[in-house]
Amino acid sequence: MWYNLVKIQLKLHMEFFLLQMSNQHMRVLAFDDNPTCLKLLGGLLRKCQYQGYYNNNQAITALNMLKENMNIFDLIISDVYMPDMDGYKLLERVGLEMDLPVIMLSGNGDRNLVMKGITHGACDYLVKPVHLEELRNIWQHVIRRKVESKSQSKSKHNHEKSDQGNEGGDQNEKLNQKRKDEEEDDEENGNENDDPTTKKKPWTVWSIGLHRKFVAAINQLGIEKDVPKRILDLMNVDGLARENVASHLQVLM
DNA sequence: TAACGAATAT
DNA sequence: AATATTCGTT
Repeated sequence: MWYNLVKIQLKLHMEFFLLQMSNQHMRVLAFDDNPTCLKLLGGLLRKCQYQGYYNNNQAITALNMLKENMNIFDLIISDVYMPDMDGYKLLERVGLEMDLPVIMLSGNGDRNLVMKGITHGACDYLVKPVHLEELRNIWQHVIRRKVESKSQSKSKHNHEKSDQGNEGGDQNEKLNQKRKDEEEDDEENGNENDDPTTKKKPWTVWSIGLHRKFVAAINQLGIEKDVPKRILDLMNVDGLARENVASHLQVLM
C-alpha cells in the first residue's frame, strides 16, 4: 500500500503549506464600539501583516454583514461589550450560524468573565491592553480549526480523542495566564498610585492604571489629534514627560 | 523654536 | 521586552 504513504505525505505537505501561507493573508474582522481601541487594534493587526477589516458599527449590523459575506473573513475579534448586543450572544450566534473562530476581547481580566467567554465558544480571550505577541499567534486558531474539521470529516468513527486542542495553544494560554497575574498584582497594590517613585526614578512604568489614563485621554481627543503633547496635558500625571507618552504611543500604534 | 515621529540605544 | 534617547523633519 505505498499510495497510503503518499497520501499521508501529501496531506502533511498541504497543511504545512497552509500554515506558511495563511498568516500572511489572514482576514480579520476587528470589532469594537470604541474607536480608539479599534485604532490601536488595527495598528497591531497591521504590524502582524493581517488583512484587517475594522468595524465600529453596531453588533447587529456586523452580524448581518457577516451572514452575507460569510467567506470573507477567517477570524473575528470582538469586544465583549457591545452597546446593542451582549457579546456572548454575538459569540453564540456566530458559532452557530457560521464556522468562524471568534476571539473575545475585554478590559476586564476577571476569571469568571474569561470562563464565560470560553464556555460560550470563544477560541481565545484577550485582555486589554493587547500586546503584539498575543496577536502574532492568533492565526493558529484558524489553521487548527481547518485541520480539525478536515480530520473530523475524514474519520468520525475512527477515534474520539478529547485532547485535540492543546497542541498549539500553549503559547497563548501562557500569555493569558501571565496577564491575569499582572492584573491581580495591580489590584492588590491599589490603583491610586500610578508611579510612587516619580522623583528618584525617572523610569516610567506603564501600569494598567496609567495606561487607562492614556487611553482615556486619547478617547477625549479623538483619533485625529492624538499627539503626545495633548495626551500628556490631558493625562495630567506628575513627572510624566512628553517623551514618555511619545514612546508609549510609538509602541502601541 | 517647539513638537513630531522614526530609529536607535539602554 | 519595555522604556528612553537621539536625531532628522515639519
